[in-house]
Amino acid sequence: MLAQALEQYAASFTDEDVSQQIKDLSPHIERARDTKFGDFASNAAMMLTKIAKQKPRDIAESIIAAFPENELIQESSIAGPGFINFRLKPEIFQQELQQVLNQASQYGCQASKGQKVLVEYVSANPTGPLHVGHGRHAAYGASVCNLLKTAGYQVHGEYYVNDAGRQMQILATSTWIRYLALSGIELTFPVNGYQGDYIIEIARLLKEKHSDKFVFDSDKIFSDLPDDEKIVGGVKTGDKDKYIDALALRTKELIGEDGFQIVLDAALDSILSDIKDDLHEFGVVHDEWFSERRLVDDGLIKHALDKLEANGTVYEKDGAKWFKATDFGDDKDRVVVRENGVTTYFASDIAYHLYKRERGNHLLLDILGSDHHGYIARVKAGLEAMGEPPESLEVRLMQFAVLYRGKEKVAMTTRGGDFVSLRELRNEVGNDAARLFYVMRSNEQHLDFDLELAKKRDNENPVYYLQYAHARICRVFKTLTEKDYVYDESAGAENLHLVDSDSAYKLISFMSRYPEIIELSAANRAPHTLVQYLRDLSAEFHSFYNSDKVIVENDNLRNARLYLLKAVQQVLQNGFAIIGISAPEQM
RNA sequence: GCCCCGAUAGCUCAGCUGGAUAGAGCGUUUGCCUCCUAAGCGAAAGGUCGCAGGUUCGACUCCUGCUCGGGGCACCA
Repeated sequence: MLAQALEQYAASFTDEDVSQQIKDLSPHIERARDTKFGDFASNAAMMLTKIAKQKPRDIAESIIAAFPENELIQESSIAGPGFINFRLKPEIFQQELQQVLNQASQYGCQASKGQKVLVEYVSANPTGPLHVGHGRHAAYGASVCNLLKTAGYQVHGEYYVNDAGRQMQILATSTWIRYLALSGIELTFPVNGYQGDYIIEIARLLKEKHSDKFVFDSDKIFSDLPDDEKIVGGVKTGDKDKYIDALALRTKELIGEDGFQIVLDAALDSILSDIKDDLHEFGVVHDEWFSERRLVDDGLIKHALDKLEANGTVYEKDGAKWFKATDFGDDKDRVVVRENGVTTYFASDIAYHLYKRERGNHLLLDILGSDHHGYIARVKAGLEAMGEPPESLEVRLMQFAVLYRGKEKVAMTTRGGDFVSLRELRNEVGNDAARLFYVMRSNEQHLDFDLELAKKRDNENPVYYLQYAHARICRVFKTLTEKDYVYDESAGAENLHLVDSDSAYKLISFMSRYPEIIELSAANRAPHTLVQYLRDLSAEFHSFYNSDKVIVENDNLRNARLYLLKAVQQVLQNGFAIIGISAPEQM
């Protein structure tokens, strides 16, 4: 429409060059910033000032004059420096309202984009319970998955389980040491071991099941080991890494590979099932838990390395095999096979990402901690070297969540065992508040999570504002029944033209933006945009609620207003479902 | 040294990929319940958008250089 008007305007110039330039422009039509300007606005006139060498307001007038008659637009006007504002006919909004109720929970869903996206998120090492930092990943990842699904992508959420490698050795060793302590063996716990109480609990179960099967004298255990790290008078001695590795080796010698595996699996199974329960209770459900062991067992690492070698991107140096990452934009080359013949974590990583691609995913979306930013360049380099487009990997980095109790920073280290778990947080503030708090901020923003504040059950907590809007609507319908009225939906639909107050118009207009917000927020992987929208929608509703009484004598007006409330309720529910918070009927 | 993220109201943060008078919550001042839940609504005060240049009809937004904060730069995972 605007394009037609522009063409006519362009034709009014005798100079061919100028009119061609005008035709080439693609001006934006966007939502007006404020409803007092209209519903949509275009900056076309301002873009033309230079080419046409006229004042923007004059250009705007010419464009409007050239505007074709149509059934959508009520009126158009010029404002400010030269914006062309359009006001839609009210029927357009009434139709949108009917869309909401017809499509119900599907309202806002976009047509299939025919794209498969694999979203990997949380993927915390299974060496202990999830803490508040993981909670942010879980809430964000789950919301992004929901957003992408709604926006028409085929989404597969995945948790990568690091169940191979050194951390697992340390976990098994830590468990064994706790088991020994329960068996009356005197010892000091390794500095680099996992010190949390949950390990003691696992050790207790192990002891119940296997009794003294894995008990040995402390002489046998601790003789000839390197010194553990110690700080005496401010001077550090020993090496915690060497010590724990030696201790792990000793553990294997004594209890055997099989025994070691029993201990490891006991710890792993216990921790993993705890993590699964925790996430499940939090409403975060991964479609798949991908075990790192599969990369070895199914030959996926070998497959990836073969591909790299086949493309001539691997060389040997100092007895190790290196990938020429520098040829693909990384700042240094990366070891894939160590001098001792063991493949590196990086090798697993690219093998995993290659496998994700081979499963037919168009886009690999990784949600990682900001401390992982160094991996992006090298994994992309790996993908490219294996013949996959580097843009197929998109990484969203999550800035740290710092926990406060009032003004006091809470220390969080998995090793030390002094941390607040996700489960504790959920118990304190509730799932809804936790889910909302986590995604309220952009992922690129540091999150200060104040427990004291989040615990407060008053209006400082934004979750109540949103839920209250929903509960209020539910209450209206209850009151309606108490007053012996019956809601007539078709009467409501037919009389929507009666809902014409200023606040109703703003509410309806704002509500009709929902599909656009879904699209925008999915494109930016930004659930906080949706949260912001839901908050504003709630505000528009509360404002309407205060100015227009819904349950009135007039049947047609009452039904029409109820119709509007139904629609608002539906949009709130749809939005809440994406964020993962409940829609309570009363508060 | 190099790389990533941030800096916007007293506090915590948005700002829709360059547009109109830079917004919201909390806090402060204040008005509104004989009427569907006051966990609400209305009004007011509060700003050199970290600093300095540049591009543009137009910059919080893009570019360059600084300053300050957070994080990262392994034959660890």
